[in-house]
Amino acid sequence: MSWNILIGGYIKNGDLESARKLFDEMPTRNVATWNAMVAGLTNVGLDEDSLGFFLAMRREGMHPDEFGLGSVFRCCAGLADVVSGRQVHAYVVRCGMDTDMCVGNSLAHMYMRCRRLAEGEAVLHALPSLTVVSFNTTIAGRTQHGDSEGALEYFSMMRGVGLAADVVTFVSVITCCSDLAALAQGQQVHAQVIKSGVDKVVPVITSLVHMYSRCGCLGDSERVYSGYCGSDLFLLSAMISACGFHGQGRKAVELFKQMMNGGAEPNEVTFLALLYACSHSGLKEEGLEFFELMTKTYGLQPSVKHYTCIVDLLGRSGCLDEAEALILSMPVRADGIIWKTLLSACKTQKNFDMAERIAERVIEFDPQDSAPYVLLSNIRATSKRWGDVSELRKNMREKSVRKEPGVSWVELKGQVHQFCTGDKSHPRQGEIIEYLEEMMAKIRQCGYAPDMSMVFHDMEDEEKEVSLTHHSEKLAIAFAFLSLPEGVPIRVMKNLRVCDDCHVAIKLMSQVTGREIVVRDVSRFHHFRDGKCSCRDYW
DNA sequence: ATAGGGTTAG
Repeated sequence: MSWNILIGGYIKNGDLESARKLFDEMPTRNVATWNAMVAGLTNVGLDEDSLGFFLAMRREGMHPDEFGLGSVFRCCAGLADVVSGRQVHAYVVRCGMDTDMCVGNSLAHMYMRCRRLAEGEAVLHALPSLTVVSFNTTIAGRTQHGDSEGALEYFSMMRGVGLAADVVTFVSVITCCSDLAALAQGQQVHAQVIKSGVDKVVPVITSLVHMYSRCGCLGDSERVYSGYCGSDLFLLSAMISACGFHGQGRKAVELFKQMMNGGAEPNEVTFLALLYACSHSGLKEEGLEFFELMTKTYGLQPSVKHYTCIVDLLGRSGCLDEAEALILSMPVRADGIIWKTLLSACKTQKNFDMAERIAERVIEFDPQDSAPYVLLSNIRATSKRWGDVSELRKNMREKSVRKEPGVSWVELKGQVHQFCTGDKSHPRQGEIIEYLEEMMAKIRQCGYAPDMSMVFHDMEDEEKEVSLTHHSEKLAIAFAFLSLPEGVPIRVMKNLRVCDDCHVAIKLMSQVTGREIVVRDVSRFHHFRDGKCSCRDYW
């Protein structure tokens, strides 16, 4: 019997060979022996081997019990292998173990990981009772499928039935708040975390660092981070990523160096966060050095995501040919995103010929993506090639490619106010437009000229100007100015990238009002203050 | 011996 424990110990220490050897040499293997192998392998992430052992166990006529079943569902979840998962589910039902809490919860988790949310929830509802774990499974499952609002509903349901949140609940709920950039909610949960006495738990701190960063409060991320004295790779990567997200590349580099001096081993994620921070802060040389460090010194294999960071870094620094050569020569397969990154760089660098060429590649990867069309339209409009602009639009119409609508939102007293471009539905619409028109007049005196190339649809210049004024981010900012007390920074979120014209306008708005304006883009934060932006026009 | 959670390009 102690052999089973020995097997578990070997696997835990990464000594798979000894574990296997022992397993093969044992005179008798009972269910617990098999369980130890299956559980041990999935615990160290070797899900395929784990599943293999489970299947071999069945072939030998062993009847897996609830312990082994829990593990095998975890490994199907890891592999996102719903086919095997369903087969084991059928077995579980046959032997009546589907009402076991642990089996049921891991089964539900497996379905959710395989994107079968409804099936997972059905399993949970069939259980004899709902526990914290069941709620946590649903909350995390919903967040991972982009339904953080639904996840938060489950969180309040959970409190409604009198169940107390535990560490896992907190981490999941804080992650929901990051997704929704719901600062007020996040702060409330942080307060509950402190009250429950789990504010020193590392995953909790990690999720808080991430949440504050995504909500635009880098200072709070740093405060939470500095409350922890040890060294943890997840936490450090989260903090580096937070710095990068806010254009604080130097800080990110400092953190990374401290970490290396402390002897910690960075992994792929750490490097991704670091490279991202470098590219978004214009730290070209550093970024390239870190890329080399990653591959040469640490022997890590860069993924297409790492290459995308480097392409971004080179592109933003004006080395477009080098960036293209890298995509063509890298050992991993290029995707549409990496070409799109190069395309954006062509636009920023005003290399219009190259942009036309690269756009074709992007369209090949995803013909329904409107981004390359919109970008080309802006570029052609900049050179006043109106005929080419309308041809492009015709092309889009024929392929029924639709431009994703811009949406911006502001949180006010815990309520979210949302604005679409050209939106006229807000109750304070009249005031908002009036405010914007006055503001536009003021910033014109500081040199603002509307950038008509940012208008996507064909219309008269005067109309174009109005249409620019009604961009969702401008509407949201105007509403915030009208609603927030003097001196409070304005925080706006947007689903797409901030438009070029809005970026110029917001800089000047921060100058003439003396107000700090923070805009969260689809990829980063822009802190506008005194006519400047933290992205240094480098986004 | 068994269940749920943290960082990740555009």
